[in-house]
Amino acid sequence: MENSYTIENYLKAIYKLSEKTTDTVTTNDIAAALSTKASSANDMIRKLALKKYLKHEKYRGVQMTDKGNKVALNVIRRHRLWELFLVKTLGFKWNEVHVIAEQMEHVVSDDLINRLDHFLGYPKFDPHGDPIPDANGKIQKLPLIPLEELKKGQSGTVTAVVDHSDAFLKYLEKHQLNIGCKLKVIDRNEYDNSLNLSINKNQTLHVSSTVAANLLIKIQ
Amino acid sequence: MENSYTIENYLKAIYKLSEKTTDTVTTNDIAAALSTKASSANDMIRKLALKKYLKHEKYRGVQMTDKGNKVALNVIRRHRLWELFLVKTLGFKWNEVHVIAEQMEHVVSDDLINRLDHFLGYPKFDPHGDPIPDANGKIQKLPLIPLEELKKGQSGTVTAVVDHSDAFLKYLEKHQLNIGCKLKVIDRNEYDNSLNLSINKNQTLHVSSTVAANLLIKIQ
DNA sequence: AATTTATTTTAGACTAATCTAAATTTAAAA
DNA sequence: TTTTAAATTTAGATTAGTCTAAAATAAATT
Repeated sequence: MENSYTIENYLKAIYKLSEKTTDTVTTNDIAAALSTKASSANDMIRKLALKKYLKHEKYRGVQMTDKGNKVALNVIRRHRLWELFLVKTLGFKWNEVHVIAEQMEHVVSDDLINRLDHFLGYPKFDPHGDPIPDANGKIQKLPLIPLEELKKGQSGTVTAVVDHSDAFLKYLEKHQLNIGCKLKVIDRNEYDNSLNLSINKNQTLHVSSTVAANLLIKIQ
Repeated sequence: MENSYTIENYLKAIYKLSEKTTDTVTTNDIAAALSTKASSANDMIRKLALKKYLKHEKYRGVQMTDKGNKVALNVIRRHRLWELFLVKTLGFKWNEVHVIAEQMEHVVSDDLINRLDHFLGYPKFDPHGDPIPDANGKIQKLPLIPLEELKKGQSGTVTAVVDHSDAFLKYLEKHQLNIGCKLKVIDRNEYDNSLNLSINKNQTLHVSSTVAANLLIKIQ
């Protein structure tokens, strides 16, 4: 019933790759996601398929099974709860927590995680705005739109980020662009796809298309 | 600079065995402490000696070096801080936390542990009364005496336990014998070495020599 | 002091996860 | 449609940690 640290990492990564595509996930994608070689990924794919976490058709890629999704969602639940704990309780900045949570997500105890969940007030989202699966593996998927797709005049709330890197998160801090901010697109520059925004109705900001692609917005 | 999970466990175990004896720690003791075979322990001893965590004289046992102690104390620090967190913050009973803390102690981040330490108020002792090493590896060693060695009429404070087992900790809860209790030895039964105690001056309790051997007392 | 017993060490094998290099299969281009 | 390129799989080796069984050493007993 126990999975190795490595198996948990593979299933989490494959789950996330599956989220991004409708068709099967490839060996190369998996290898890239885990910074390993295709042959290593292939070995693990065979093992995971044997354990019924994946369906694997040779040369055709893989698909998660329900059993696999369950494990992956549990790892993601642990990761995101710990991330929130690190930010909310220990005062880390949201760009500092990923590496630590990567380790903590492998501490196995349902009792622990459910108590942590309770302690944090049964949160629905982590500090990056990503949804936290509940104890049954249910995950709340909001219909979020990248800021770059908003039309002139449209407004919404910053709800999550795509890029979790230090650099991006520092940029957001610097410009006071936090999760929860209300935005409105004042103008679109069609030449470079940059945007003029109003933030919380009291300031304006000009952002590049790169930034706009990495902010996910909830439309009211 | 990073040690494997296994190396950390060996160093922690060997440190604890060293605490209990003045002479060298034997291969068999180490194997027993880690529920493994002497040959496995021997392999690891060679590796740890190579890394200068231990001094090893063939057939003569091992001794921790300063370098080894430093690693061990850091693991112990992490373990005990997490144990306290689990009890104080998440509401676990002190007999439920060991297995979880065994996993959490291997999460490596000085920043994390120092923030946790701060969050918990720089505690000096874990829920079992064991001292928590500070960030520099300094550990406060109180002169504690097993209850069984107290003479008739002597009194003191329950400060720590030797046995960390569920069974013992449940016994203590049942009889309201907590860390911090004031005790006085009313009488000693020389036949079976059991003791009659007064607890907090408001109740009495008869305890066996087994119980008395597992309670550590600070004398005023 | 010689022999038995217990402990420690070595030798050789196994598993999980990884790698390189070669072979196979699929997809793309000519 | 044949050839080339890319992706995937297999084969064989490596490393960390573990094991069993046998050999070497130390300690205990006669």
